[in-house]
Amino acid sequence: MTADEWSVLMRAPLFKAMGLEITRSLVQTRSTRAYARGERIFQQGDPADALFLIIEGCVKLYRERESGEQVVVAIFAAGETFAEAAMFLSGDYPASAEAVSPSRILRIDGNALRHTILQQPQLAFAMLAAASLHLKHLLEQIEQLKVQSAPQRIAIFLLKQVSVTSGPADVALPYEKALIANRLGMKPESFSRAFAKLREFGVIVERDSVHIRDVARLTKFTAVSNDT
Amino acid sequence: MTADEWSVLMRAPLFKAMGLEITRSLVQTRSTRAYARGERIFQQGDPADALFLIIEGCVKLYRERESGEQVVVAIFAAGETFAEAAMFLSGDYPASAEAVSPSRILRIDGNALRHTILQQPQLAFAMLAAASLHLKHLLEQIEQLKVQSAPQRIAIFLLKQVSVTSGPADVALPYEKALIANRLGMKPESFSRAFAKLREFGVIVERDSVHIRDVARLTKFTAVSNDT
DNA sequence: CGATCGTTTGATTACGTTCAATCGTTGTGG
DNA sequence: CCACAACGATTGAACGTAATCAAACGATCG
Repeated sequence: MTADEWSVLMRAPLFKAMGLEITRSLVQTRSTRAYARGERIFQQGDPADALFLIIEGCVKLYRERESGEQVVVAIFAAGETFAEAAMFLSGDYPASAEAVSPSRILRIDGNALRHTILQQPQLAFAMLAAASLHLKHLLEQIEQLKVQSAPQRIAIFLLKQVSVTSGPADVALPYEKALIANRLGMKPESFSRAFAKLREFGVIVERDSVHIRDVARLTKFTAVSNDT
Repeated sequence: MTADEWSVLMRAPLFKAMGLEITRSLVQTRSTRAYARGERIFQQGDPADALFLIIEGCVKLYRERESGEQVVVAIFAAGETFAEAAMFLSGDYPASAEAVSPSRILRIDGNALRHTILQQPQLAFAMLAAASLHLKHLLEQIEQLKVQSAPQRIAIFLLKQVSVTSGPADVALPYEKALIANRLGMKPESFSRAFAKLREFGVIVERDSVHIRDVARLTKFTAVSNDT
């Protein structure tokens, strides 16, 4: 692993909580692997025996239906860990993971991790915090699916990519629109139309870059029940 | 606590994993409390300092919107624990909890629990397993909201209450239909209509008891994309 | 007995899907 | 180098599902 990779690694909350020494003991030379765009990392139903950290690139987590349809549940970016908790249950991944862009991904072996937790129990707190954060995000997603319209969900997605709280902002869409659409629970056609509706709220789309005229105005739109 | 209460307690996976001794150390005489129907257990945004086990009754977990609207995210029954993971994150409950029926609920103090985990690290595995199970359920719920129709979601809900895999079955609806509707992400009116549509698949509703003519047939209905 | 609450039913509207065609960009092979 | 496929994105028209507004129904409780 390069120094750059290590710096990404140690910025992740889970490994920061572990400390440098423990992290080093869990990370072997052959721990990181490159994945091509579209390559699968694990499949729903596989025995869950590891957790992952994205060094570079991004990963979609999705459920596979019998029909072959994919339902995207989360999209993770560089610096984020995923699949932390699955290994502690029955032992099967409840979803599949696939690289959305060319990625470098670190794999932490489950057995080694469990062993380390027994020796360093405070590590369990970091694991539980990570799981708790994912729970919170899923709660938010469920809330959005249940009560927010398609344009509102898009607005929320955009605002999450923005750091400022008011005034203008520019956002670069991080991946294909069809993927974002799936993640937000709508068809690509609906996504396109819903996005167009945001024009009246000062959102200008051009290619994969989005300009928001006033972040505060868009934020306000996400809160109203009657979107007009 | 009565012997009955102890037996419920020790059947819960989390406490079974703890063992009798540790459980006893965490459970004080004044640990259980009765809640009236509609009484709140904790509120979204409150400092998360405890986890709960339902000895008797049931509890809804919901997000509160600024508008005052409630979005039900999960409903727990007797024997189940909830809010295990929240205390390990920032420290605020990401949702509110309220007793749906008169309930007896056991409260486990967060600080005591954290202390115990440090002494008995294998307890962390049980906590992580509990969190993992909730994660899985939320994933399933998201999938359902995204790709299943209202009648299908109702069918799935009914089938979860049933033990047999084929043939006829009877289900007693465990709480108000409006609550189930909210949990499934629809309005009470839509719930009523969607339920009526299930008649053609051998589902007969009468008051709060439901008769399923053939469980296998209804299961098949939940899998199809074109519901006819 | 009348009030209230939960549920159902009816009519209408709004939203997102579906199917289909088009457009623009990218990339490839002749 | 250009032509043409291939893909992602957009647009259009028709459809279906669930939401909304409103009323009626039935059971329960005071």
